[in-house]
Amino acid sequence: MARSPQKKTNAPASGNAVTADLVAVLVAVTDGTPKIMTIASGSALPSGPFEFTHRSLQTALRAWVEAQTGHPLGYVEQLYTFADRGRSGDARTPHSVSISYLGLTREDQVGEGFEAHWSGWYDYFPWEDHRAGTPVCLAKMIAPKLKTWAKAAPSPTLQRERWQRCAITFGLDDRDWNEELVLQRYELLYEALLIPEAGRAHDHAAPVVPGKPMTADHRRILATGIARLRAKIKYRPVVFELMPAEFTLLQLQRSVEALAGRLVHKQNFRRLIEQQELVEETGAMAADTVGRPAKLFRFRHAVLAERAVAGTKLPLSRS
Amino acid sequence: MARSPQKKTNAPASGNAVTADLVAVLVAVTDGTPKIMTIASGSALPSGPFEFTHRSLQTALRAWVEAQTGHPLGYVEQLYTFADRGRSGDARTPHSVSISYLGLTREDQVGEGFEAHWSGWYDYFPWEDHRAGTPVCLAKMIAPKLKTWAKAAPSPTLQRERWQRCAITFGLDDRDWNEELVLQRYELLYEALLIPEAGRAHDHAAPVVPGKPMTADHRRILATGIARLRAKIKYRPVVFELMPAEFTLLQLQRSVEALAGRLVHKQNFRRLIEQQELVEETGAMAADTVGRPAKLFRFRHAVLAERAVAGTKLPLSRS
DNA sequence: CCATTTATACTCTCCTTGAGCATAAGATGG
DNA sequence: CCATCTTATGCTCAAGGAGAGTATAAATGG
Repeated sequence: MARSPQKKTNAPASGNAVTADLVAVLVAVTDGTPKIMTIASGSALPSGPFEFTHRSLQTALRAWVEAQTGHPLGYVEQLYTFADRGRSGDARTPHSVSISYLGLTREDQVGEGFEAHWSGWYDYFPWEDHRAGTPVCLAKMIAPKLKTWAKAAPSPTLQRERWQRCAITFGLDDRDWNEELVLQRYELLYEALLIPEAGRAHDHAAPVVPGKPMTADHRRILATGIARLRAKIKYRPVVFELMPAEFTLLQLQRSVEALAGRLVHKQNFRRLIEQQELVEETGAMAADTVGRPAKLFRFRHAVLAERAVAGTKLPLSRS
Repeated sequence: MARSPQKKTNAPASGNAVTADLVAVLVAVTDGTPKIMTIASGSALPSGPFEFTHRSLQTALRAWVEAQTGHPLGYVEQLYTFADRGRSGDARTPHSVSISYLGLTREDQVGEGFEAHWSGWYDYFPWEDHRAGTPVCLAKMIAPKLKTWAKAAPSPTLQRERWQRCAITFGLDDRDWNEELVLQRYELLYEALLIPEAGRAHDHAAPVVPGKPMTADHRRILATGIARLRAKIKYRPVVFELMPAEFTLLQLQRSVEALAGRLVHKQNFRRLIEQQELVEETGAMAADTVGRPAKLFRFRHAVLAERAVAGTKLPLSRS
């Protein structure tokens, strides 16, 4: 059975050579739409080989993205490393480890002459946007198909368990919608064969759910990134990486809502932001607006030094 | 400048071949002491090459650990992927990507005939245990040395910034201790050259802080694991993976305290556990105890199915 | 002037959380 | 049997935070 692990560590077997590449989930928010950088007509996330000319993965990703966009990348965070066998489909291609990263920027910082585009992330996950209430596709298409799938389980117990999982992750049967379960929802749809990426090699010509598919497991990686970001904005002031230098509180709120996929209570949102001293007034007012003009604010970069865990706990609620 | 990324993805360059291995932070808690599995006399974490005979990294790790310990691994979670150049020191060794995992088990499940041991994790991070108040080594050794380091900064502004960072991450100057900043603290000590792993190629024969060092960046990986676990126990019922089938509420509390490195209010702890219906009485009472005998409880595995995010929010306080 | 839209200031209530008090149920030593 | 020690367990209380609503202010286009 087990060999001594340390021996292997000091002298790596030649059999475990792989290729390593980076996959990036680059996020921007423009006019209340969260976007991600894509290539190949929106069917893939930008990715490239990891070059060991860099000191670390983080540096490699930054260098690569900055070369593409011509602008520094604000916030970078490692997401997950995928290494499932047969990722590429062909068993004979060299095995590859994909290290995925989440990066936050702004759309206007894209360089020229690249084939990269910004695509709205809800194009890939239409069921994730609950800002205007529960999306129709969820109630009309997804829920019924999940129900069918649940009923297809071999035993009544399993049927109940399947449906319970569906109801919890998708907020069905009067349960609350939990916006952080992006990955779980994707994986459930995958398991139920309602996603093109899952392959339709099954009899019942699997009817597929709305949402644009992606190459390989890129949509899974995107789901991981969205989930992470939705969790993060609640306890770290990362939203500001996506904002222009000056903004109104409503713009800030709209960005948060765009990411979270749900609306927040306006007054409570302001209270939270202000009492945490995350922003300061610039003195100027927003121009070209409807209604009463709003004060412009800027992010207080100082808070990052002042506090270890500056919370931007969002008051997430319904309507 | 930038080449098209997708081209590379489809035809990986031969230049980015690396070796991939897994590093595991396997945690158990015995008698109020959090332990980690180590090899090489406690100077390294167990690690081994990733074998592509497995479907995924997760499966590979499970198989490998289960072969070692002879018992199933309860909870497994990916931690971080490290790929810094020169990790192994020698620039000519093949570049390696280390994918680290956190796994939870129990000590009594270790198999026989292996060179693995369980070591107390506070042997590596003595300053992280605040259960009996602020550890002496923090006030007596670490704080003064950090102060010296801060003062060594070139400008007064930088000196102040350095010290502010130190004070925040270590809870100095009457700030609160934040038990989750394990990694930040390790990295700060590393930066201040107070850690043997940082190399002492500096003039002022760097006086080193207490705590057992480890090979390569294993102590950094361990710090990552501890930080992640300390964060996780607050919102997910993962502590139970470390408990025997039946336990008293005090035993459960001691385990949580062991991991968090701080004490919790007993009555509030019980209130939280019970109102969340995480446990149920077995009917039996604990035997061989001092004081009034306590009821035995078992974890309600059903909650994992009932709730998506079962919170075990710990009431973490002082004393 | 009015309706409309957005900004901003307060208020109110419920729930959570930190913290303490009080009592119960065992063991042990005199 | 009693005093004391130790742990278990029940209950109360106050402060703060979060969700939600009311009211008023400042702009715009008819």
